[in-house]
Amino acid sequence: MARFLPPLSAVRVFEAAARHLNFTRAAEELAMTQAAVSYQIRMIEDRLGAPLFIRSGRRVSLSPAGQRLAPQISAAFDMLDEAFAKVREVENGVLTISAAPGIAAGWLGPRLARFQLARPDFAIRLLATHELADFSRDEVDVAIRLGMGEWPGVRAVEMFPAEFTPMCSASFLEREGPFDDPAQLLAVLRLNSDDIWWRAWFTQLDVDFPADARRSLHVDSQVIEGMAAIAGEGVAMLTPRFWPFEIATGRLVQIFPHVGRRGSFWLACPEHRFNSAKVKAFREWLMAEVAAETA
Amino acid sequence: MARFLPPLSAVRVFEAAARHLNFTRAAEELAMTQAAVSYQIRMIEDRLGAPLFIRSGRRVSLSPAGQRLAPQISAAFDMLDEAFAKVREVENGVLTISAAPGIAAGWLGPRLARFQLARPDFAIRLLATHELADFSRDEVDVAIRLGMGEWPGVRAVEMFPAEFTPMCSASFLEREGPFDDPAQLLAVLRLNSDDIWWRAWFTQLDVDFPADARRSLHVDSQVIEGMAAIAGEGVAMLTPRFWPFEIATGRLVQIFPHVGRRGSFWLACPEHRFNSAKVKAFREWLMAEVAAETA
DNA sequence: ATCACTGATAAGGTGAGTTTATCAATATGG
DNA sequence: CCATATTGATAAACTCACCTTATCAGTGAT
Repeated sequence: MARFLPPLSAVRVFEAAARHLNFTRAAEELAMTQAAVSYQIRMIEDRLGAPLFIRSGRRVSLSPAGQRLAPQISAAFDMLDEAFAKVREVENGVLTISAAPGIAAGWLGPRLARFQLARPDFAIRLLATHELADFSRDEVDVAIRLGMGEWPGVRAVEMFPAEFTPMCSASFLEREGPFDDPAQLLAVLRLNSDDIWWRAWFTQLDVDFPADARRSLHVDSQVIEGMAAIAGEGVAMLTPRFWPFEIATGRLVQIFPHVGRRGSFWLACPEHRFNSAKVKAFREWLMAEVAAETA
Repeated sequence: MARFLPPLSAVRVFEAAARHLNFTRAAEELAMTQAAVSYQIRMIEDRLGAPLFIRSGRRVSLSPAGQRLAPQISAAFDMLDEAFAKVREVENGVLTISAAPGIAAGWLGPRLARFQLARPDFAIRLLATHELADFSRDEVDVAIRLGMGEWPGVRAVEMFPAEFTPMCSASFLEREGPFDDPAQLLAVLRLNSDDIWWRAWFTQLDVDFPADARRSLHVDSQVIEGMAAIAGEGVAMLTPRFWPFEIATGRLVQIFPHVGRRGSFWLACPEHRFNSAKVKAFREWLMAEVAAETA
């Protein structure tokens, strides 16, 4: 499959010169001097062993060989152009965000529309997946991740601490409560009972948390968990920040004042893409949102 | 129509690397080092702001962007390849010869089949036109021209002198002859009577050639002229070398021993194409034919 | 555990491709 | 018809993009 092509720089020059039928204007388009165009055309003509242009006085026209060559060359360059334009469009015009369903549904989603309004030049693709996005394999520009902010090859900006506290529906509280002592929760139906947040929360309150804690409904996202809690299915360990509407309307009730903290939510992106236009735009908007919420 | 493309050398390297999915082998194909491939790939990735390959261990695969790019890039390069291959084929595989109809029909045509047998790799296109071929405008590789061998930008090799002598059919000679004195021909029907060869022939024999010589059949090629002479229409000024069969069989008779000479036939080609493979091959074969005929 | 093979990286050299300057030829306009 | 502007060709000199060499590090196979 080895190709036998003249120097591509010369081909590019020929293509432009054939379009303009004027070396000087071709030189302008290519941002070089007329002498360079002349040199490159001569180069490719020598290589092919045939003139591509007919010089008659101060006018150039295409030789038969040039006439046959030019349209195909131009078409090929159009293809290249189109291919790169498409990639650039996807790379720079589509912002792909990866986030866990919890923050995606409870926090990011409601705000994203505003970003879209502010920056209509970006198309937004939000991937709400449980797995951590693989920046190199998936086409993900930024991800919201939970952790300590240290991932190899990744640059992360802290958004807010990861907070969590047990919540349930008002009806559940009425039926099973009241709860005065955190340890009481060990006896009721806890959703996702083996979640690390449960262990952290109890530990932070010095409550002994048995390894064989009572099994319960086990779901893979805070969204489902919250929905179940709202339905009165049990107590869920939720991030209040993600359920503002449900808390305000009383559909979710915080049972104890203690809010657990463990790590933070980070806006993460590949090191090398930290300052790309779309990532920067999104980051700046996002951090402004965070600041506005905190204020 | 200004195009926005990454450096084409980098694009070429990417195309090869994407085909091989192996930088080292791509480097081999492109006759450069693996380091250079690595450099160019990095170049184009930086330019696009997105990785095109996923490096996992010692294996590379295409990123989503690379996957979208590679087929189109390859297709574009195929087009370029094809375009140049076609031109090269025409330039190097088709030998276009321009010659006046006289020598084309009487001398070159009968021999050309032998050249074709000797060099089946060339396709031959013979243009029998009266006008001198324009090397730069027409796609003519070589021309057989009559003259002194001096044309600007043209390199010419002498084939044989241009010889001419009055000829007619045996029946015409019987009917109108016999002719003892060249001046007698002034009175009979001469074909192409104002041809420069008639004037030259008479002048060389010290016969006064009146400017208002008798008009006669006027055709634009020695072939038609000869056919008319064979048909007994009159006396034609022909090149014996071009009518060997007709002379051998008596269909054409040379009337006087004097053979006029004026200039030569030359094998001419554009200066810069003198040593191109096909021109060289044709020239060498042609001159061998000339030598064989003369011997 | 070792070897072979991959791609990345740093340092340094060089020639292809550029610019600048100038010329010759030819349209253009008064 | 001459003056001027514009075109492409050419020569000489420069320079930086690209290459090579050398080395490292990670990975897979034996």
